[in-house]
Amino acid sequence: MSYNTKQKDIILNYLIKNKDKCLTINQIYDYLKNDNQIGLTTVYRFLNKLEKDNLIKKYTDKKEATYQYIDNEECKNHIHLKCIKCNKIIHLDCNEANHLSKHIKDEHNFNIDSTIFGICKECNYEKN
Amino acid sequence: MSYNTKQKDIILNYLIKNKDKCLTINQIYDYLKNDNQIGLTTVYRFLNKLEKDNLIKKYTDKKEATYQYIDNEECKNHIHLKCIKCNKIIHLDCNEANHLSKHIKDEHNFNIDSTIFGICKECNYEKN
DNA sequence: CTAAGTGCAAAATGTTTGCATACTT
DNA sequence: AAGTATGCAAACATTTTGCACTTAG
Repeated sequence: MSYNTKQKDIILNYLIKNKDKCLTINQIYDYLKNDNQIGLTTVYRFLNKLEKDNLIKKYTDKKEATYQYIDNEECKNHIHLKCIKCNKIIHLDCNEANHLSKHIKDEHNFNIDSTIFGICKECNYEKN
Repeated sequence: MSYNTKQKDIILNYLIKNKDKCLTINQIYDYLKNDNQIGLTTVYRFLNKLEKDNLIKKYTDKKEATYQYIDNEECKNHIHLKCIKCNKIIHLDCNEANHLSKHIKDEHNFNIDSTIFGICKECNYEKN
């Protein structure tokens, strides 16, 4: 049904190592192509598969999509903040935020996504 | 500095008339091209300008961007929910949500965007 | 008359697909 | 050996740009 290949191992390991970041296809490709034989198509195809399998989350808030490894056990009980400038991911262990998700679901019948977008502290100071 | 043209009037009026929706470029273009002489490039260019002027909000959560007229007076004090399936916009006059924005800003140093993404009631029932 | 706007065609960008080859099992 | 994965080149989709022409002020 699915074979293990060198390319897949390399890609997944790189994503896991950078699970606190949000990487573009080209960041992944550029990093990996030097030492290994990896084609851009393979990166696209495998990342799409990982997303279907729910191992990574794909963000399309930029022209270039970004990808992040998600540890489903760790992440299922909190929301994330994603900075639209630097692509940083903040795992927000915050009762008020979790409460809001539930409130919006229960009272407003809307299932909010586990990631909320905005601008982080550092990027806000830079103002550019 | 800026001229008024028939095309601009048509586009802005159409956006205002549909301010509770979120429209793609092609929805706007398809609707307008029949009765009027409007090119796709003009729609792109004018919408980019309106966004810079802060009269509309551009969403890039889909491959095709969506655009929505924003009444800054009405909307500055509440957050929005955008359904990623049907593109509907919900203006959420909700104290808990407003409180959370402030909390995340004050306690977590993160400025969340005024729109939170998710799946609305109707699309959730459909499950497809 | 001049500056700004328009719209076509072409370019640019990000992503997907067809297909021949190579690799896993 | 059979089925899957790879990677190049080509196709595709969305958005932007160059340029000659038109329009508003």
